[in-house]
Amino acid sequence: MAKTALNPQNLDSVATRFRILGVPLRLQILNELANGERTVTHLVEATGSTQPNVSKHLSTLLAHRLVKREKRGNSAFYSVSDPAVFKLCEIVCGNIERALEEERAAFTGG
Amino acid sequence: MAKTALNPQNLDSVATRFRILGVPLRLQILNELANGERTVTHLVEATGSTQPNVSKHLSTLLAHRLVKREKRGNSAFYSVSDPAVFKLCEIVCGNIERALEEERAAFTGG
DNA sequence: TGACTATATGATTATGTGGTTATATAGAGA
DNA sequence: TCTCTATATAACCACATAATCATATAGTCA
Repeated sequence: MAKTALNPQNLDSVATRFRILGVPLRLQILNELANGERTVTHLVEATGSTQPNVSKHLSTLLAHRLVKREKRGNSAFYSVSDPAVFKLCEIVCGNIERALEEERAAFTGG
Repeated sequence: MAKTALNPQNLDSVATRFRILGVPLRLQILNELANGERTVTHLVEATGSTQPNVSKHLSTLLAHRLVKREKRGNSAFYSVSDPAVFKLCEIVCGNIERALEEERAAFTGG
C-alpha cells in the first residue's frame, strides 16, 4: 500500500517539487505569501534579498505553479496557488523537532 | 497564524530536508523502504543504480536521520526512521495531480 | 590464514543552479 | 514625449552535488 505513494512516472515530478522547496529564500518567500498576496518589492524588503534574485525565484515558483501572479498597474502581485505547501512545511518542522527531541533524549537518557 | 509554519531558525533545516527529498533516486530508495527494511544489495537491484551510488545516498539519508541502519552479519539493513516522509510524498502527489487536473480543465474549459 | 561477499569511502568529473551585475521592458504620471 | 518606478531577464561566476570509478573495510566461511 505504501507503494501507491510514489510510482516511477511521477517520481521525477515529486523530486522536482521537493527541490523547488529546498531553497531557504524560496521558503522565505512562500512564508511571506502565507499572509496574503505581496508585490515583488515587498518580498525584496521582507527577505532582505535583491530584486533580481527574488524575481528569479518567483519565476521558478510560478513556472512550477506554486504561486500565481496578477499584474495590477505597475506592480506584480504574487500569491500562493496551493496552500498544501504549508502542510508540507508543518510536517517537516514536526520531523525536525522530533529529531531534536531524540537527540536531547540520547544525551540525557543514554 | 501561517507565520508559525516557518521561522528563520528552522528555515534552513526545512529547506535541507526538502533538498534531501529532491533527488529521484533517494525517493526511489525511500519508496522501496516503505515496504520494510532492505539491504543495500536489494536496493541496488530495485533501483537499478550502482552500489556505491546507493550507499552514498543511504549515507546522506542516514546523516539526516531519514533512515536508520542496522548491521546484521555481512549486511546492512536500512529502514525508514520517520514514516512522515510518505505523508509528504502523498501531499506532493496530490498537488501534482491537482495541477494536471487544472491543465486539463484549462484545455477543455477555456 | 585466504577467498569471497557486502558495504563504505575517497577522488574525480560533469552538471545544475543560486547569487550578482547590468540591462531591458513596461506601466504611471508629468 | 521624458522621467520615474516596478519588474523581468540575460550573462556571468561560484559552488554544491550526483554519478562514476577505484579502492578500502569488514564480515563469513572454508
